[in-house]
Amino acid sequence: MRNVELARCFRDLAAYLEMEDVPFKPRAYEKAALAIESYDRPLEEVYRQGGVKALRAIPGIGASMADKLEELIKTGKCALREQYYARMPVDIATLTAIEGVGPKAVKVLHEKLGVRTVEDLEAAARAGKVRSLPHFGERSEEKILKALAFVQTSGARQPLAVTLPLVEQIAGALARVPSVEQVAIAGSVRRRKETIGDADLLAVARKPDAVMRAFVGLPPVTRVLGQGDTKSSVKLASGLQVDLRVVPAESFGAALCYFTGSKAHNVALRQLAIKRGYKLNEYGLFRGERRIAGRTEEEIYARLGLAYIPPELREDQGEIDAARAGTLPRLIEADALRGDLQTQTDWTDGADSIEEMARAAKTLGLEYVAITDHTRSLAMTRGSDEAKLRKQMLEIDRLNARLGGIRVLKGAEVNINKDGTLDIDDETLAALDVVGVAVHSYFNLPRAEMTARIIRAMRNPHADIL
DNA sequence: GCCGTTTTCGGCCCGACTGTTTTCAGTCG
Ligand SMILES: Nc1nc2c(ncn2[C@H]2C[C@H](O)[C@@H](COP(=O)(O)OP(=O)(O)OP(=O)(O)O)O2)c(=O)[nH]1
Ligand SMILES: [Mg+2]
Ligand SMILES: [Mg+2]
Repeated sequence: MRNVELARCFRDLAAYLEMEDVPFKPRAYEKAALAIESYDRPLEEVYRQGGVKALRAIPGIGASMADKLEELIKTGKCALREQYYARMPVDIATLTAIEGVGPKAVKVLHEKLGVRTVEDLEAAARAGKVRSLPHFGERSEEKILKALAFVQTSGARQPLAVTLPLVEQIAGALARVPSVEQVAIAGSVRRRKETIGDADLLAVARKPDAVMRAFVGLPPVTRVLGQGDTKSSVKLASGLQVDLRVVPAESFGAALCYFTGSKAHNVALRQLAIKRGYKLNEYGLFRGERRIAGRTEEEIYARLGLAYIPPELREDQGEIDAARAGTLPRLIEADALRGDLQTQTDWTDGADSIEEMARAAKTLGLEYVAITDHTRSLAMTRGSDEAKLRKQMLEIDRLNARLGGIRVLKGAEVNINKDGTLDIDDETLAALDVVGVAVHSYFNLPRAEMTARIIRAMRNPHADIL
């Protein structure tokens, strides 16, 4: 059973327990579900190698849950979940995935109307049967119907690269709204997660209500999920949900910390604050009534006795202990990049000259840049042959003599022929500083032939990079 | 149900928005 399926079972249990108003256990199962989902190894494998004991070692998993995981892995079933399902046979995961529908709503819908699936719910709402239920009304029935229409368009997480440009555009539009002093991207986008559920934006503004009006009126907004003075949520035409919080400047750091998350990181930070006699929320770090930090994230972490934790690490995976002990890892930042070993110029299919590329690399703060134009069998790029490469090497020598602060390396992106030989002779390759080799043709060779081809290319003593 | 450099028992993050509610529960961030 895959981790997502194990997590799903625990989520179901959390929802069932929530229905019954069981205290604390729902949180425990939800926390465990999250831990399982984001665990970097299949739990089946963990169990195979270390048994129940190894499962128990995962934070958030104790004796009871480890036993349930063992049961799930061995039998594919969980007796407790089956028991709950027998009592209330509902598609709890899909139903609670509907915006605004939680365990308590599912309970009423099932008990009073026999709703088991999303289709049942849609039929009941259309028939106007939902409005007369206890704790429901005309408006909530309407809300459910609207949310149902969006079940298809939302849901799936999107790659960061897809979401980031959209988010930056919205953030830019917000920054131009009058009275807005500051806009920040928060949430999983700021933590640079690989996939993004929704976008979270933070703003500092003197007139929050005007900002909220502008926000919900932005062109790409197709639906307003909620709108208040400090928090609003919308959906864009693309299906992306965007949440906006507006806070005063003295709370900016605390709010950025809160809204950046992750949730697990927030809970752990807040627990630490309690232990130190403080209270932490999105408005600041408080001792009694007095705010002792809040304007910047740095002062929040400092007053909690922690080193500043970069957003990318805020997942409650040990970073708080490391920050306390001063043993946080140094992240690889953009400025750690020393050089670029693959570039093309106007000698082949690139747009700029060698000198322009060198100057651009220098501006980027690089120490070196390799010029690696394509080689002859890529005819459409006017790929280099030996003579052209020799000529280019001379030009690079002259350029290096002239330019300071950047070293231009002589290179090539050499074609791997069908048989694994290279399309530039060894003598010329030997004169280059860096040789990349790449397949640009015959992409569909049988696996064995392709492998032999690549290995032969790599065996060329001048090949540095595949 | 989980957890622990102050605890193996007694705590468990904190607040915004909505709708139905007569004072707050449910859902969500
Ligand atoms: N303290 C606290 N903060 C929360 C809670 N839920 C969410 N947050 C904070 C931390 C989250 O990173 C932030 C944004 O919430 P989201 O639901 O958008 O989560 P996030 O962006 O981390 O992931 P996503 O990619 O949207 O699924 O709000 C909570 O229950 N308690
Ligand atoms: Mg988000
Ligand atoms: Mg969000």
